[in-house]
Amino acid sequence: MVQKTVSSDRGLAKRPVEDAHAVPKRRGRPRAYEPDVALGKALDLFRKDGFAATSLDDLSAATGMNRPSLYGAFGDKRELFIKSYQRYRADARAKMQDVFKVELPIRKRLERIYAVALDIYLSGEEGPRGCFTVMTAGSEAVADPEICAMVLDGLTELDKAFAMCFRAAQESGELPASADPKALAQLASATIHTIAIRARARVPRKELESIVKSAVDLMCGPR
Amino acid sequence: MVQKTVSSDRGLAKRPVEDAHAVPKRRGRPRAYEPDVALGKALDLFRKDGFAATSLDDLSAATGMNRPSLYGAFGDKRELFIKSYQRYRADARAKMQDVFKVELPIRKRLERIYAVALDIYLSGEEGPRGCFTVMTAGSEAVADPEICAMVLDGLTELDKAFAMCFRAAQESGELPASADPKALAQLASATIHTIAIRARARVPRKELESIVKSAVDLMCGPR
DNA sequence: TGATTTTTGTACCATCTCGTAGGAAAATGT
DNA sequence: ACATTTTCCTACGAGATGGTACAAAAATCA
Repeated sequence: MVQKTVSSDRGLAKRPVEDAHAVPKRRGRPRAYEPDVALGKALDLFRKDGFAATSLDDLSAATGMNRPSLYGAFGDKRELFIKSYQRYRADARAKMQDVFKVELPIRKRLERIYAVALDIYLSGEEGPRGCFTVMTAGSEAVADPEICAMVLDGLTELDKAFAMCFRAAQESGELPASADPKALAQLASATIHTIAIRARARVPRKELESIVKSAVDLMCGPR
Repeated sequence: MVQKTVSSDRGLAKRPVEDAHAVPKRRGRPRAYEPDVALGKALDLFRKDGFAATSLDDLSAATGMNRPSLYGAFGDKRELFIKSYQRYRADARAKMQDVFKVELPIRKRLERIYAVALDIYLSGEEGPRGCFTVMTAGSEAVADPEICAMVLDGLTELDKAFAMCFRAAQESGELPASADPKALAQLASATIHTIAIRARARVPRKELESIVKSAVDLMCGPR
């Protein structure tokens, strides 16, 4: 008996809220992996090859977890995919939210947003990974209603975020009252989509940046 | 002996150019399928599920050809995929070229182009099939250089076609001399890409048409 | 110490996957 | 009629795939 014997309040059925960081002190054999980093590795694989072309063996090798552990932790392949996608969305949101929050002139704001997006889409050791939402729309979305709904949600979340930016710019007088924030937002999203796709086709960053520049000019006026 | 006995010039090694329609009069057992329709069926499948999720059994069932025949006619799965993609491009070009050719006011022209595109993307009995170029960019493109090159070619072909339209409109005075045809073309392509993706996520046609309308307004002036 | 709980890891299963071998079938040529 | 050519089609094989059973391992609890 090495560690403390404190009886503790380990209710198991109703922990306060999820003890946050305070080491949970689980009962059985400790996990040999960190679920978060494992999920990250799985996400990397799915982004690189897509759902169908990624095998459980690949996932097992990448995460360092053997098949049954993978199963126990995340459920079957489809569930793991869904969790990976949710993780992707959470990550992207985290990287974007300060940019969307900070008050900046609309032009600067868009430029920063696209810069972050390009970082996300061009990352990847074995080729640019693109936008997971766009990729998933292309493959699993039509056949799987649940995944389809998630993808749709991802698309509209982006639309709304952009619309907010343009509305703010309009209210502050940066954009004319005649501007249509929703239409501009859809165009801003379209620009996101086109650079995501082109990134996968290995169009160099310079060119993508030039596309972004033209688009921003058209949306905010050529200034 | 029913048909003609004409010795003929069936050189086999150097037929004039490919006798065109004149029944070739092959030597062995006749084919039980028409390569063109079989390729069309294969394309349908690939568009629906993507390369990795489409098995040779699926392809065999859809085309009515058994595996070895499929092989003999089109090569292995990857070659069949590539031929399917080329066929897709040829089909799309055929549907588009009259629209791109006919002289029309830029606005009408764009509207027609997008209408055709929507027809292509929304077709499919088991869900909208989207744009094959976009889907392939998302999945196979990064890993396979040859496929990547084809996809890139598909993207730039569209860019160029749009650029031609805008240049023509500029020369005819429909667009101001200050307009940037290349930038507008990239935006027009972006709009194609965004509706292709959204179509896969089952966004209804009405909504896609509204996106197109806003985009056209922004490109040609709100008129 | 021994019971309990949880995770690990090997080994396995049934199925599917791509691809091919090899003979039967159906046409033409002589 | 018989050889030749081309295609069809059954059957198979080697390997991959998703998923699971089960015993050993490693922790806590009493």
